[in-house]
Amino acid sequence: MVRVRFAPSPTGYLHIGNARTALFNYLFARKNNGKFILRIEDTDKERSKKEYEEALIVDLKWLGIEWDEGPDIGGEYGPYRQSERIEIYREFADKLLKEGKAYKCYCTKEELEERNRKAIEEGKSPGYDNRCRNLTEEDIKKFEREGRKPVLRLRVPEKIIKVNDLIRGEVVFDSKVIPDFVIMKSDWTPTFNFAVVVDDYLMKITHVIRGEDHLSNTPKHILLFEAIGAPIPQFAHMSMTLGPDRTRLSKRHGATSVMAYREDGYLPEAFFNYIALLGWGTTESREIFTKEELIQEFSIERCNKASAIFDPEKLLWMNGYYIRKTPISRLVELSLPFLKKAALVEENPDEEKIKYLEKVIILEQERIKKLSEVPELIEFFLKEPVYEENAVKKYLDEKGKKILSEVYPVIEKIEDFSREKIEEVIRRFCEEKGYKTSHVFHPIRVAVSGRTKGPGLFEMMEVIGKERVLKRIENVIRGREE
RNA sequence: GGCCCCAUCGUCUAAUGGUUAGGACAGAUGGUUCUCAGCCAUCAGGCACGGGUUCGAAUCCCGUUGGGGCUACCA
Repeated sequence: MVRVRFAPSPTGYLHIGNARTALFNYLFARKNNGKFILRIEDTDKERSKKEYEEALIVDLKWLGIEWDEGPDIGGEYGPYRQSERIEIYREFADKLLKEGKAYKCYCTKEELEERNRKAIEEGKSPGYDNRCRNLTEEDIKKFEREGRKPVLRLRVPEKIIKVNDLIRGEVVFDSKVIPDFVIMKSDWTPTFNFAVVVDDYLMKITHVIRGEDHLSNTPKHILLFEAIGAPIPQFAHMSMTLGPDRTRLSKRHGATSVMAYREDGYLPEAFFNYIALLGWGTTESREIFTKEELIQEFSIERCNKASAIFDPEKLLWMNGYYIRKTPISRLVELSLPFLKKAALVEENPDEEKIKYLEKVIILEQERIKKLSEVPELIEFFLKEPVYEENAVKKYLDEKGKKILSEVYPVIEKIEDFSREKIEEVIRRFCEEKGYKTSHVFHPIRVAVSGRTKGPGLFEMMEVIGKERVLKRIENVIRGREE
C-alpha cells in the first residue's frame, strides 16, 4: 500500500512551490491507489500559527486536493500535528540516548557561533566539532550545575550513504561531511529532521516526495531511520520552483500564495493544471488535463530534474482558456463574489438577476482572463456607462453625434429588439444613407457602453434593452456623457 | 569555503545514439470581423562551452562555466 504525505509547516500561506509538492504527492497517491496524508509540522513554536494551518487547509481544498488522513479528519496514525506528538519524539529520543546512539551536548548557542566564526576566519569549514561526544561524568555534572540545558545530538557513524532517488537516481554522500546534528532542542522538543523521520516511520510512509531542497537532508534522515530501526522509504526529490530571476520563488516575485491567486479570480482547475506542468510533462507535451486525466497520466519518473520557473503569463492564458470552457451558469456563480465586492450586485440576487447576469457575462466570456476582471468588463450593463475620454474624443465628435441623431429614430422604431433585427435595421440605415458601417457602429458602441472595446454591438444592445439604449444615445446627443 | 543537484527557443516542455530538434505560453505578421477578445494561418526564436566515446551525439563520459540547494537548538 502506497502511503505519501504532504507536510507543510504553518508559518505562512500555502505558496506555489508547496502547492506543487502537495499536488504531486496527491497525484502519485491516487495513481497508485494509495493514501495521501496531511501532516502539520508545527514544531517551531515561534513561527507556527493556527491561522496559517486553517488557511493551508482552505487553499488545499480549494485546489481540489483531498487527503485521507489529517489533523481535521483524523486517521489511524494520528495525531497529525507534530505539536501533539512531542511525547512520542521524547520516547524515541530517550531510547537513542540509552542506546548511546545519541548524546547530550552542552555547548551554548553563543559558543557554537563563536567557534564557527573563528573557523571561517581561519579558512576552515564551519560546523559542530562533535566535542561533547565523550563527556565524562564530571563534565556533565559541571555543566548541569551551571544550569546548562543540553540538546540531543545523533552520534553520526562513519559510512557512505546512498540515496536511491526515484527522480535523480543514486546520490552518494559521505557521512564525514555531516557533523553530529541536533535532534532534540534544549527545550526537549524535536528538530525538523528528527520529527520527520519518527513520523514517517510511525505513519508508515512508503514514498517521501518533496522538494529538492531536502535532498541534502536525506542522508541525515537515512541515518535516523537506521538509528531507530525503521525501514527506509523511497525518496523522490522534485525540482524546485523558481522566480523569473532564477532564485527561489518568494514574495519579491509578487503574488506567490495560492490564496492570492484564488482572490484574483483564478479557477482551481486552471491552477491545478498549470502547476502540474511545472517540472513534469508527457511525451506529447500536452497542456490541458482534467484532474482525472492527470491522475491517469502521472508518473514520478517523468518528473524533470531541472528546476522550473513559474510563469504567471502562461497561468493567465490557461485560466482564460478554462474560463472560456466554463458553462455560463457556473461562470456566473464564480463571478458573484467579485461582483458583490464591487457593489454591482446585491448580497442575495434573485433569479431574474442571475438570468440577466448570464446573458451579460456570456457576451464577455471570451474576453475574461480572470474573474476579478468581470466587474470592470460588465459594469456598463449594470449601471450607467462611464465614458472613456479617448473613446469620446474619437467617436463622439460632431460627426458622430450627427449620425447618432439620425439613427436614433431608426432604433426607436424597432419593435422586435433582437440582435438580428437590430443589425438588419442599422445596416439598412447605413446603406440608405451611404455611410460606412464602421462610422455608424463605433459611435453607437461608445454611446451605449462608454468604450471602444467590448462584445458585438447588436447583442450588446439587445441585452441592455431598447429603453436604456435610446436613453444613453439621447444623453450623448445632448452632450451629457461627461 | 565544503558537500549535493541541475543545464534543449525568453518561459514550460518533447526527443531516451540516426528528426529539417516537435508542441504550448509570450512575441511578430496576415486572415475572419462593427471594436476588442477569440479563432485560423504563417514567421521568428533553442541543444551553455570545451574535450572525448562512436560510422554517427541534444542524447553516453570527463572538464569548464553558469544556476540552485544544504551546511541552524527553521522547516
